[in-house]
Amino acid sequence: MSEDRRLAVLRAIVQDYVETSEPVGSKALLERHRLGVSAATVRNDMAALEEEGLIAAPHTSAGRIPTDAGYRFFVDRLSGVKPLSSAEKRAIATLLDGAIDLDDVVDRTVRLLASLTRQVAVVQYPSLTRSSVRHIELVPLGGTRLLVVLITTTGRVEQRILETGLDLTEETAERMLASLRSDVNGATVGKTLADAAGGLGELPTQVDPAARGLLAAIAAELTEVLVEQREERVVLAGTSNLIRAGEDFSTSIGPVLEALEEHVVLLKLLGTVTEQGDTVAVRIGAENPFAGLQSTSLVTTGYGAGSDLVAGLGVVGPTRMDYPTTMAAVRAVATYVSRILAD
Amino acid sequence: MSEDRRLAVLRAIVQDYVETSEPVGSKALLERHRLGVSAATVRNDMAALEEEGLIAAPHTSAGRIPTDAGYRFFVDRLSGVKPLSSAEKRAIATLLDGAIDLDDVVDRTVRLLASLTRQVAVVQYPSLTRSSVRHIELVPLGGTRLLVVLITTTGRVEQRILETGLDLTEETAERMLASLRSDVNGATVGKTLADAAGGLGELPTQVDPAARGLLAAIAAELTEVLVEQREERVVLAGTSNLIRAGEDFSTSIGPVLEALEEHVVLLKLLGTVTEQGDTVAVRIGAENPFAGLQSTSLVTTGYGAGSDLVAGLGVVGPTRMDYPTTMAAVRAVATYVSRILAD
DNA sequence: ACTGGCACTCATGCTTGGTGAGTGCCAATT
DNA sequence: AATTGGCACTCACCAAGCATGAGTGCCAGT
Repeated sequence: MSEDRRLAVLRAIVQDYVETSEPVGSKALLERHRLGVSAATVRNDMAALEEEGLIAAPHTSAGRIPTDAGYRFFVDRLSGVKPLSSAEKRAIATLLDGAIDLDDVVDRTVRLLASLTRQVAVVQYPSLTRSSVRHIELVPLGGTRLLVVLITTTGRVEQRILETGLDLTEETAERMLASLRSDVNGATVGKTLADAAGGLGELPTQVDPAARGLLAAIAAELTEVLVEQREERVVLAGTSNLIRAGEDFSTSIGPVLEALEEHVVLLKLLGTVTEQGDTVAVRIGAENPFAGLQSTSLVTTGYGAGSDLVAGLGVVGPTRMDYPTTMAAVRAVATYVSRILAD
Repeated sequence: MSEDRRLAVLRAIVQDYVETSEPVGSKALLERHRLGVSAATVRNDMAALEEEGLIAAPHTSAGRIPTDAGYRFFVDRLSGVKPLSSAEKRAIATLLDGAIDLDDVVDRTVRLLASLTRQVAVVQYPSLTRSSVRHIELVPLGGTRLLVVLITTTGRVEQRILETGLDLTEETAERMLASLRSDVNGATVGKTLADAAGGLGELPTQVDPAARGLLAAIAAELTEVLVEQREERVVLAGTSNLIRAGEDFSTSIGPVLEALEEHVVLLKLLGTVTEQGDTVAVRIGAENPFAGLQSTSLVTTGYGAGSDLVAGLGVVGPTRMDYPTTMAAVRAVATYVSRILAD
């Protein structure tokens, strides 16, 4: 029994099932692929593949469909890289080139990815953790409140309103703010956010004692923003594509939609991927740790300006998915948007 | 034939149909409502109501269901205000009180509204148009680029990066920026955004000629932000509630999901409502101008700090909806979130 | 190791007939 | 004139029965 042919059969099953969304039988396989053997032989191969847990039959005397393990094998060993058409490449380039600011880039990216893959696209805003401080601005708001604005190298702006308890309209307060402004910037600009938080922790002992209380409060507030990175956001598009693929989910699509609303979950999924280089990661079905997404597959990768990967992006769809095409699209979009972000 | 009883029948039909989601017949009606008449009489009334276009039968010999016009009549004339339970009120208050900044307020609000109504909630970020300028900050970004930060009275921060073409690290540039900073703020702070844009238009003639070109560029950029209000954002929650109500939509829920992704459309729908005071507006089925939403109903209202209404919020669900409860929830949430925003 | 043949399984789709909720209409009653 | 009981009729819904055919597993032959 030829090992090679058995894998060819697996590949053929995956391809046909993805295309037709119907269990594929031995005869149908022969019509669409030149395997050079008879139906009976294919049946033997199928029985072996089923034994190995790579395919399964929904019921007696129906065709076979790939299992999660089957898709995994296909993705790892059987699928080549499918290049994008040049029309698609051009569409990506022109669409993203028209973006006018960071929000727009993210918005266009997520819509592009959704329409390209015809699935649900997820794009994480460039994350704070790997970016660094470009500037920190302190703006008195009229009363006793102070607006702290943090600007990162990725162009992201975070703001925070701080109750100081001091009357900031007084002249002494203005002078104090001016010196604070330069001190804080001196201690943070250019550092990664984590380092900057550390740098702020050492500042209080070096400055005018009169401003110490205020500075401590600002430092605490900044540290919170820097370390907590609570502000991470994700954007979705193409949710309606779930409907089209509705019957592919073993369960209803309700739980899937619910899971997609839990942005924290999505962030976690996108977060792990940014740590492992620029490869495209695929999570298939039950490989996924989150209950609502166990009948879906995720195709994700990292993106960002320069060599630093600062965020993740990807799509989620049914396990019955055209992995080569989807992976190519995800990779291409990530590459282009990274280029755009690098200015 | 008693006009009053006929309307009582309509009310009963709406209530029963909303509860059971099944066409209601004359006999079933009698079992659940004390109308004091016989089934035959109810049938006559039903025939009359059908004649008037307020109810319809999905097919011969099934019960009746309300038409859009029937719901409209019910909302306008037959439904009392249903007060929230005190437990619900407390839940609203405690949840929203815990919010730490504007993003968090919006996020909590939309989730709250979704879980309260068990429908899709839509919350618009406080809009720029009706708020006014609190502060404008100019921050050089190291090279020739300048970051313009706009802070509004509603606590919103808008940023914009500007290519000046000048080397901003030079000392003369720094002085120029300082004077620009005070000029721009002097011309805009406290004004509504529209007025501020106008004020900026007049500035260029009053300042140091050397800075004129730069100021013009800044003014143009600001004007664009102020007037275009392109940045308006909406946030959704509870999309999975659409599934539960899936069969209520004449069409599939696909088009509905698509429409919900068109944030521009949602903004338009929320926008018109902010102009007509703090009443709760209801759009029923085909009353809605947008194709994808013609089998849904929208319940919306305005909210915002103080007497100015600065944004809209609401829910979208099937026309078969518990209007009194939903309207009460929308109104209550709007009231509370407005109170929170007023600080 | 592969192939052809064959009996068997079982989901799917169609038809059929029965059931019951619900209607419309009419003549009788108040 | 409004209301009511009665009655024939309609039609969606369900369950059962039946045919179909795709697909399988297995075995004996090459």
